[in-house]
Amino acid sequence: MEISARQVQKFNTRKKIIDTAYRIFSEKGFSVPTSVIAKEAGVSHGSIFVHFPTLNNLLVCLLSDFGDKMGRSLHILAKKCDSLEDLLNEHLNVLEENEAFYTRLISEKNRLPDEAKSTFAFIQSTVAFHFSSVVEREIEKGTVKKLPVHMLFNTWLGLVHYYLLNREFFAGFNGPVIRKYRGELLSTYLNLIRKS
Amino acid sequence: MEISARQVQKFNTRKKIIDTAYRIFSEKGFSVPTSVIAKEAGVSHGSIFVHFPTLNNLLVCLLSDFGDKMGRSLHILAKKCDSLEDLLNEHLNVLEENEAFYTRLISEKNRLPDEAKSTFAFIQSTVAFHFSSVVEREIEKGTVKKLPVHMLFNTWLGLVHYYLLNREFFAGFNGPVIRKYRGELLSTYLNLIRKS
Amino acid sequence: MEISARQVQKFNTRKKIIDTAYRIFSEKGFSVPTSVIAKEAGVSHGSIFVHFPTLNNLLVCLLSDFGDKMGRSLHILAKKCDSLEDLLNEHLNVLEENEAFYTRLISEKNRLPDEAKSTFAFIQSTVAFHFSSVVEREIEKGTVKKLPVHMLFNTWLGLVHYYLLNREFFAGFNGPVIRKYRGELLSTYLNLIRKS
Amino acid sequence: MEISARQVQKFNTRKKIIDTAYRIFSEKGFSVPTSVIAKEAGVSHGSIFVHFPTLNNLLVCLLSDFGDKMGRSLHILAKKCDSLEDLLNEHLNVLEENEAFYTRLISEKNRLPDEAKSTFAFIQSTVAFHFSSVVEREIEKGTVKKLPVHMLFNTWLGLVHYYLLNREFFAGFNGPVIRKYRGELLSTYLNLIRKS
DNA sequence: GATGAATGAGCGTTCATTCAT
DNA sequence: TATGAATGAACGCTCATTCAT
Repeated sequence: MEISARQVQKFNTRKKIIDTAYRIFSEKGFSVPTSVIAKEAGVSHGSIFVHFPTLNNLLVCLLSDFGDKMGRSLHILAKKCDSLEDLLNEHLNVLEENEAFYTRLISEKNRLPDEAKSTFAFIQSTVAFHFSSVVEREIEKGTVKKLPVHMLFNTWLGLVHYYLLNREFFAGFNGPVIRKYRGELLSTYLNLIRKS
Repeated sequence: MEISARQVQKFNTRKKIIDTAYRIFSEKGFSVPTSVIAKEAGVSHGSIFVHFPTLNNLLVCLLSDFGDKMGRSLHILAKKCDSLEDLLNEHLNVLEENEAFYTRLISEKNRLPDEAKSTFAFIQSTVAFHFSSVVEREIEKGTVKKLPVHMLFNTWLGLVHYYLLNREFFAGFNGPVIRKYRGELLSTYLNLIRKS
Repeated sequence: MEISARQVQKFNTRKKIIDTAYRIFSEKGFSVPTSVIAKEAGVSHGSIFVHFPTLNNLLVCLLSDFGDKMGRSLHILAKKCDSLEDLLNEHLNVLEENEAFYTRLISEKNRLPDEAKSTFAFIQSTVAFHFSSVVEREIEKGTVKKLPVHMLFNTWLGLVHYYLLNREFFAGFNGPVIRKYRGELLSTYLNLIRKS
Repeated sequence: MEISARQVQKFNTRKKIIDTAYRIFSEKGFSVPTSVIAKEAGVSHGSIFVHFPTLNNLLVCLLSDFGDKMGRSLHILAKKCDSLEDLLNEHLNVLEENEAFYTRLISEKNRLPDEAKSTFAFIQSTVAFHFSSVVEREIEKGTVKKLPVHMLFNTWLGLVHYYLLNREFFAGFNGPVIRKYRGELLSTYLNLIRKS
């Protein structure tokens, strides 16, 4: 069908834009001009606005896609995790795979459209959900200190985000942070929350 | 003296610009146009560039001032602190007093001139210095878990920054985060690092 | 083809800008603001920067075009010239056709980007080349005084430029200088360089 | 008298401004900001506008002073000149002493206020006057070709100006042109105008 | 649907000029 | 008279967005 062919083309163009934007934003942050995205994607500048009425809309879609992707990764990986250590390790795996973009997201969140925050919230709540169920079990078992679960979660996320946001302190300008500090992050955190 | 009167006037204008920039940047972030700063400060647009040759220079001066102010506060308050709890409380006091601007700083740090990063580093190293000396003592006394001091510090700062950077989750768009969560932050952190 | 239509339109806009810039710069010199060029050309201010990334680039393109045009004219006309008188006459023809812009070029050369100077040098060397070959022949024939060829050339160019640069002494503010003084310039110069 | 003291001060300030402007404009051309002139002169920016209501007025006064100075030099030197060669040599002496500023004047004349042109005209007419009386004598004596005197003059001035205006071709960016090419200029010109 | 030239509001910065001291 | 901080119009340039093709 002709219609289908068109739709395929449309889908491809849209995908090229999203993928390129993801890559460029990961590398240079969210203030890269749309014209640069278009050029890198190999599509016309106008095409961006055919698919996304405004730049904000592109961002929202991009973030939504990213949230879905992260969500899927987190759900899949979560199944395999029995212990908290496994879960945190898997969480770091997912972050490591998406480190550049995720770091931009938490770094420039305030400059992004409000809808971006729901993406962020969605990702965190997904993590939080799995985190909670595992941690609560461990608290019951007595292996983890009896503290409010959300505080344990915030501490973990705060620690990890601190490393991501200050990569230049830890890993040079563009180096991978998670890979380098995974062990230190995990052991410190586990040590802290465990009864000793 | 005439000279003095002029100097006072000049100083006042400079102060108006710095104070206004501090306020506006606190409220809206560092990408507010210079023309808005000027209008809010009640001076002409050109006046800004009489006092600060470039926007970058204004930012650097502003951040340097801010760093000095924070540094002074931290030094003064640190003297009074014997216990870690006191120290963290005082740290939160200083952050609370400067919450809006400090939050912008840690949030938009990567978009600021490189000199800004040294301001940030200076503030953190000041805190870290006092933190270390107190924590090491507590570790020796056996009241705090024996973990690398820098990791204990990063955990604390990560936790606090997490709350500041995600204020909208915790305290509505512009609400004060530190005041509201001071107790929870402190008790959680102290609980974690103490042997139980 | 669609592509062709677009390219024609683009070319036309570029041409409008170049032509208008050529005219305005001829009339008022090279420090006319880009906004004036745009308004006179009937395009938006931003359009100028779609076609020329910087003002300097516009100038360089304009001068390069002008140099090409002058170069072509000079080459074509030079072929027809056997005698020095013919050659100088043709040189004046070319200058007369481009008098206003050429005068601005020699007048404001030092304020233009360095690339502009190469345009100027290119034009002069083209003239010098033809001049030399003809003059050397005449020197051999004994009809022209035996003086260094480059000095004969500099004298000619100096004389012509003097009239162009001081048009207000000779021809009112915007009058054509070459047309009015062609005979006088030629006869004086030829008289000087010929043995008598 | 107090009034006298004030007048002396006033005169001194004015002189400092004129002298500095002369020096700076010689070095960098006429588009140097007034604030730079003031700083270099060691006076306040406002002082310039106490003595010269507008920048244009400063330029006019400066050029007028320069014209007077050149005029005096030319008159004094002219007295000593019997032969044309002497006269041209003295003309070059005067130009050499004022080469930098004179070159700026003939180079940027069109960007200067209209009154500047009268300065230029005055200087040239002074030279022309002495030139004419000497040349006419030589024509009568039969040592110089019988051509319109003003054309002989324009040829001379054209040649000299050509060298001054294209110094980068002849003498590197800031080198003295007259000193280097005096002999060549003189011998070429004299050779041309003399019967052979 | 895709194109990319055109748009124009807005940016940081400059600088001759003013004026209270 | 001298000062120099303050002014604001103007500049070159950017970039999200529009629209004729």
